[in-house]
Parts: sequence; C-alpha cells; structure tokens
Amino acid sequence: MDRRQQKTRDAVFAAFSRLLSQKSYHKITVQEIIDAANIGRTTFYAHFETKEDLLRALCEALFQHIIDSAMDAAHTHGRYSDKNAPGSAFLHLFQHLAENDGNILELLSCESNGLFLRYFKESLNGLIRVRHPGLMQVEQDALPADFKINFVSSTFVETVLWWLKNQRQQTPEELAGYFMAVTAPIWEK
Amino acid sequence: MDRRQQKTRDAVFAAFSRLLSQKSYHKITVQEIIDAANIGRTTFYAHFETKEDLLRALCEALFQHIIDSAMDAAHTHGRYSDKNAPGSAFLHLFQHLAENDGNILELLSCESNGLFLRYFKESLNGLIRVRHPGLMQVEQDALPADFKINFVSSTFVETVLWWLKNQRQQTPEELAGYFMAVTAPIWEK
DNA sequence: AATAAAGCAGAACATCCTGTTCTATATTGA
DNA sequence: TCAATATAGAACAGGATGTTCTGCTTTATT
Repeated sequence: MDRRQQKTRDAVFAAFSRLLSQKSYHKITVQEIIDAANIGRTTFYAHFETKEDLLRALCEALFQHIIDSAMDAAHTHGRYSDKNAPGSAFLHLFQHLAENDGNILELLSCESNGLFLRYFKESLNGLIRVRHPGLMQVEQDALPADFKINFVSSTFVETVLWWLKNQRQQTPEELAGYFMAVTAPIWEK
Repeated sequence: MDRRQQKTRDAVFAAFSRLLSQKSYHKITVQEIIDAANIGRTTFYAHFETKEDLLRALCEALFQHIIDSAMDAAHTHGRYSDKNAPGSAFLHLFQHLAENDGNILELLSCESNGLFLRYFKESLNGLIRVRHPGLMQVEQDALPADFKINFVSSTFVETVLWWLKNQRQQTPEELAGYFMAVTAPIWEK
C-alpha cells in the first residue's frame, strides 16, 4: 500500500479515536475528523465513503487484533498458563483489555457504543466457535448451541462494560473469576 | 392534559414507532415524523426538543408500561402462577413481550436499538431490585451485588434479542426455561 | 353562549452538514 | 526521469435542523 495512503489512514483512525473518547459518535462531524487528522476533505472521501464506513473499518481493525491475539495464545507458548482450560482465552482477553490496546476501552465506554458492541460480540462468537467446539455439539441440556454461544459472548461483553462503569477496580483475574462463575452452567458437564 | 396535546403526542409516538420498524433511527428525519404524524412542524418542536428527546420519551412510556405490569403481577392474583418463584416475573415479561404490547418488539429488533436496550436494562434493574432483594445482600459467593443484577438484566435482554433474531420460534415458557438455566448460579443457594 | 388562553398549521429563514466536482500540486514506485 | 496516483483546497448543490412569525382553531371556564 502506498505510504501516503497508510499515513492518511492512520491519521484518520487516530483522530477518530481521539474524538470518540471526547464526544458522542453522532455529534462528531466529518469536518472535525478532517481537521483533527489534518487532511483535505477530498482525501477523506477518497478513503471512506461515509462516517459510518470509517467506524466499521475501525471496529474491524481493533477487534480483529485482539481476537487474533487470543487465538494465537491458544497455540503458542506464553506467559499465560492453562492453555486448554475453558476460561483461558477469556482471561487472556481480559488481560489484553486491561492493557487498553489501541485505546479500545475508550471506544467501548463511549456513549454511542452500540455499533462497537455488535462487532465485538460477532468477533467473540467466532472465537468461541473455534476455542469451544464442544458447545456446538448436540446439546444434552436442551439449550440451543447458538443460544449458548450468544450467551457467553454477551456475558463477556457485559462484564467488560460493568468493569468500565466501575472505574476498572478489578484485576483481569478477578474479572475472569466473575465471568466463569456466572457462565458455569455452560462449561460444567 | 389538553386533549389536543395528548392527541398530538399519541400521533407522534405512533408515527415514530411505525417509522422505526421500517428504517434505521438515524435515517429517520424529523420531517418524516411530522408528515407521518400529520402535524405541523411547529407542533413537533412544541412537544419535543429534538428527535433524541422523542426517542427518550417513547422508551420511558413503553418500558414503564411493561415493567409496571410485571411489578403488579407479583402482588395481584392473575393467570400466571408461582408468584414468588425466582423466575415468575421473568416469565411474565416473556409472555408480555410475546404479545408484542405497543409494538415494542419492532423497536428492540431495529438496527439502532442501542438506546432502547439501555433503557430496557435500567428498567429491569429496578424490577430486579424490588423482586429479588436477596441479590442485594452481602454476597457469600464473592460476586458484587450490582454485577449480579447487571448480569441478570443483560441476560434477559440478550435472550429476548436472540429470540427475535431466530424468528420467535420459542414459547415464553421455553424462553424462561433457557433464561433460568443460564442464570442458575444466581438463584441457587 | 361568550371569551380568554392555549394549541396548532404553514411558511419563511438562517445555519449547518454532507458528498461531489474541479483544478492544481506533491509524492510515490518503477 | 516519468507516469500514475494521492492529496489539498475551494466551490457547489442538496437537504436537514431548529427558530420565528402570523393567523387560525380548539379547549376550558364562566
């Protein structure tokens, strides 16, 4: 990719993230993004069709990054132990989030986080299908497989949101403990 | 309240609900609401400061209605049994939703449902605090009370959303069964 | 029934945001 | 070097917002 394109794209992502941490998505104007990124109006529209298109691209980049990281952690050796325990991938994600990689927490806690959460949950669904194929098997407990997967993803996201709302007072390990406690019916048996 | 005000308010709510079931909130224009409600531009702005203000008012009216209904069901006799069982209020809510009172399902399943969900969860939190004061007690299981309440509310909402996404194939009783199965760690003991 | 108060309709308006188009300049990769 | 491409900047039309003004209709009260 042309260096100029990459540079512009990075500048827009950075400016957009910064603005999102300051004000609501819907109150951010394209011109503000353009000014913050210090680019020309034409340039913005050469990269993104609309503001929503930019949001989608940003979500894709951010969530792809942390989900991939959690996927890798299952296969490579590293600092996190118990690679095959049910909650290991989630603990890894909590740790990743606690480090606020890519300022993702600002985006998740901003007022208009609905679109983020949708992408986040979809990414998590993919991760769960890979890491916990057992959930997809014919269910002995009469719970549909996709209901269980959605439940796990949603509970994870809601746990993160609760943590953010409470000024991040818990460690990743504590969060993983809470998460595993309430999702226990899924893993047992 | 002046009959004219009430009539205008109802017309706006009805028109807005209808539009929300057809297109995204953000793509609905104030002029469209005005035309659909068949009122004057001035009249709209005499009732609501902005489109977002209208959304807030609509959420308040809808959720207040079904939550109040669930509250009452706990105290009065009715067609739903086991009034004091942990899941009775939730079963009542599922039944209420299955009847799609006030076309609330269209609003919950629309693309821009983030604001609805926020109000829905807050309303549910209030209901849970009243119906399940035990959750507020000092926790023996190391889970913070507000974490548990948020977990229950979120899981309820996510269950409803999953049901909507799957063409409402389950009965309220089945949904309540799924819901109680995954929230079991909260109620036991 | 008469009347004052309040709600409503409709038009006009300034303002802002959007997305496009044009021209000219600067940078890149081959 | 040079052709291709990315960018800057200005200008533009279209559309949405929220306000203001004027005149009309309905309501609640006496």
